[in-house]
Amino acid sequence: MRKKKPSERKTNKLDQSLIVHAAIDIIQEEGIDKLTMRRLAQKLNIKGASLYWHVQDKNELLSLAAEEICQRIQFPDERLPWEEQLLEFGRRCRNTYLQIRNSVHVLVATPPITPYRMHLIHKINRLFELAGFKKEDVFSAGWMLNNYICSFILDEYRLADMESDVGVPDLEREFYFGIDVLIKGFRYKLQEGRTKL
Amino acid sequence: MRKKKPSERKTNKLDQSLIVHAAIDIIQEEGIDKLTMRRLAQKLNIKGASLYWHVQDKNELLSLAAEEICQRIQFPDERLPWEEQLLEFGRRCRNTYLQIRNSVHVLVATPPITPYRMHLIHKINRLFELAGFKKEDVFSAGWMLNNYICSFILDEYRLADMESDVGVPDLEREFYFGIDVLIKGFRYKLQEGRTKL
DNA sequence: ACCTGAACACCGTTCAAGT
DNA sequence: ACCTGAACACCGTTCAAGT
Repeated sequence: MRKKKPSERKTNKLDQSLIVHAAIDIIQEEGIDKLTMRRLAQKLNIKGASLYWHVQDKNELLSLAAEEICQRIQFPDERLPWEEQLLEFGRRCRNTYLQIRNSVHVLVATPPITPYRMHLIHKINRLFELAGFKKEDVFSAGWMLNNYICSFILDEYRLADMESDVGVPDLEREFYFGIDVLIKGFRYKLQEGRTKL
Repeated sequence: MRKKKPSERKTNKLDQSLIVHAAIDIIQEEGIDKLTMRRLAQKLNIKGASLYWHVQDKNELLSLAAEEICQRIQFPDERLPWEEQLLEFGRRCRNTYLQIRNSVHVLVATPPITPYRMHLIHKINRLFELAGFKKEDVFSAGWMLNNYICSFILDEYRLADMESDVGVPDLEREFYFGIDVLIKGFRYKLQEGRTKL
């Protein structure tokens, strides 16, 4: 995307937002493999090559989509105890990731360097800092949490497809089991750090 | 792959193993994106189309590679306490995943339905059963462990690339921090289950 | 039994040319 | 300012044809 003069920016923003939403729709309904520049253009009644006026390349498109998806995740009330914030954050992530089917595929395919995604990371880090984690562990803990949530939901997409097998577990229960394992593990680490002092 | 008479099997097995090893070499040295049927054929001094005599399609090739990779992971001594088995298992996974660079990309791209991979899953499940986990939690715990290890190593590949930033953390330490969080979280769940009885 | 050339139906991306 | 047709350099895969 070339830079725009302020006067152009509004319509352009609308165009980009339109494109991004169309892309998310395709991902949601047909899966990420089906999101091709030509298919997306078709949905917008233009030709594939035209997209490159609005967007630098497919990577930028995916990054915009990822940012859009994350913006639906509100960070919980920071006055709650950190355990409850974590639980609530997990719940909210899962909600939007399930609401926008296959959205996690977009997140793992793009680097978390867009504004709102970085904001969420910052909030999580602050949560662990305030909880009392050592500097080095703050990063690890946030990383673990994000990886747990994303990889769980990715598997949840797959398992939800094949409901044929009776052996499909209660995925909601499984999810919170894992969140709780993390919380209890983190709490242990916190106490371990304290008793050392 | 069509079925082979026993007399043919030996040479064929060798061919397939040759192909799979060449594929792993490409993944290791050039990344999984560079593994194309044509590039692989080139490395074997044949043409792309020829590969389809030895292998059904690219998916089968990746599954064979995944199985090959997993066979390098030995399950630890089962007489150790379950915490130590888990720690050792994590260490061994990380070793082979780092030794064969980008191997985790192969694992996450293929379903874990080949013999040795299922064997490893079975071993992990048995570990959690013997440790005293409830039936439903055995599955969740093994799942968490695998997802943690894989997503960590995937990020480790990326971070190890950009050593430019001084901010790259001590990845070995980070890894065992996470394993320990899981172990301590699991232990809590175990006690929780016991006190309820 | 094993390999090949040529083709098919796709990709992402570029770019001169249109309006 | 925005869109297009045509092309480029790729994919995975198939298949008749060679040896």
